[in-house]
Amino acid sequence: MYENFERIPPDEQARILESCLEEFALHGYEKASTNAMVKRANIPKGTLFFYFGSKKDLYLYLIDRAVERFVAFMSQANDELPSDLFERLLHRSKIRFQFAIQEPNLYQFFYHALINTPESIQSDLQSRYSTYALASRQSLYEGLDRSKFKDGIDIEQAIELVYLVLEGILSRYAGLLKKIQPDEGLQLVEKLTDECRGYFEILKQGMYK
Amino acid sequence: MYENFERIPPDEQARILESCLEEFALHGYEKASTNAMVKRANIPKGTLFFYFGSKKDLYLYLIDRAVERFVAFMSQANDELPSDLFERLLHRSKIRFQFAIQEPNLYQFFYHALINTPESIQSDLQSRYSTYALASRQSLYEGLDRSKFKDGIDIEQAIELVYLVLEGILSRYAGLLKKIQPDEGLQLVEKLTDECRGYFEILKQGMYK
DNA sequence: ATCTTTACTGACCAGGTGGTCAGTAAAGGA
DNA sequence: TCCTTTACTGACCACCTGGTCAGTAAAGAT
Repeated sequence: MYENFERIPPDEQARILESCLEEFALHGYEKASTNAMVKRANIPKGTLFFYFGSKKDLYLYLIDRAVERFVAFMSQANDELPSDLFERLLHRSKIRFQFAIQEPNLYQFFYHALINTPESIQSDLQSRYSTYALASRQSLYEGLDRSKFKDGIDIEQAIELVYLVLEGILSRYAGLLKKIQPDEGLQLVEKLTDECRGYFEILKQGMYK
Repeated sequence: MYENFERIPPDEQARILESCLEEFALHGYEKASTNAMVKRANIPKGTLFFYFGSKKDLYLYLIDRAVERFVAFMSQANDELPSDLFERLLHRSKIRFQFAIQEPNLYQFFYHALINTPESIQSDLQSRYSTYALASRQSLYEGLDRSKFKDGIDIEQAIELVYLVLEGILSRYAGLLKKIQPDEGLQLVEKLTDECRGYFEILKQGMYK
């Protein structure tokens, strides 16, 4: 499928992929222009389609590469697995925040992929994400200290609630992440983590004995 | 600005507005096609621009009309204002769910307006929403029973947390709302409300004495 | 030196976009 | 009856889209 592309020098590959990623990250799948991509990458129009066949296949290729990089980055989170649910989620969220700040293009790319994507490629995305999403969930439950929870609490529901809050925070800061200066990055990670901690403190009191 | 349009018979106005609203609701601002609108409404292309001037001005006109209808619908929520934060939010959310189900086009239209809108009209939207959003917030604080909260709790932060959860639930069901059958509507309202109640129960225990 | 294969190119295509404006037809005035 | 004004129309415009494919130039084979 992509053998024409994979035959060219790796640094050339990287340059082209970066250009396309930027364009997709900036505008989402549909509004991203292949014309703009070839201009960014400084390659002829025909070459892009010679390498990737179609806009859709280019996009899916980028998704695969991006998921690889995201998974690799997030694997840090598995080095240290606190047994407390909130510690665990806080640890993981912090790494996710770092990813969003260190790799804004990649993060924006994912963000658009999840919310601004046409139905025609939703199913392709699903199959690409689902394995990772499942693994992520499972690693959350593994070795979790369930003894701290109140007796009446449905732990799955509780975790769902925490996820809801986390997603909300991230989407609330999505706009800000775009315009962040590199030197403000660490500060923002701390700010986000603190905000989570604040909310978690309330949630903890609702869920723990 | 819109005097050409407002001179024509009201039922004709309504038909045209409905057609345009549908198209915007289905595809969002940018992907919505003025060609599709005139086809839907069965009017000539020139007429649409004779009435509204440009796609953007048509959109802003629709926004204004839609906000009117939304505010009118939500005003029900002010008839009964429980002093308990969670009762109040639950009551309001239920009405909002009803709105989303009874007026799916309008709801989708808003949904797209808030997340899928180009920067070039973000500021126009801001000015249109902000007054309403502020009023909505204020009515939430008015006459609220603050005595139930734990002493250490920052009430603003607590409310922020509840909003985060509410938004999350609504966005999680946004996809489902599109495909709902009219006779399943009430059922879904109950389901959503129950889900909120479940989460609220946990939050309550975290926030209340 | 000639032929063949491969990698690549960019002018071109059909189809879509928001928007325009000379022209028309009907209503109102003199 | 003629003239003006008003409301409206649709063919047309420039521009943009993803995608194609005949042609080219260089490398390799004989």
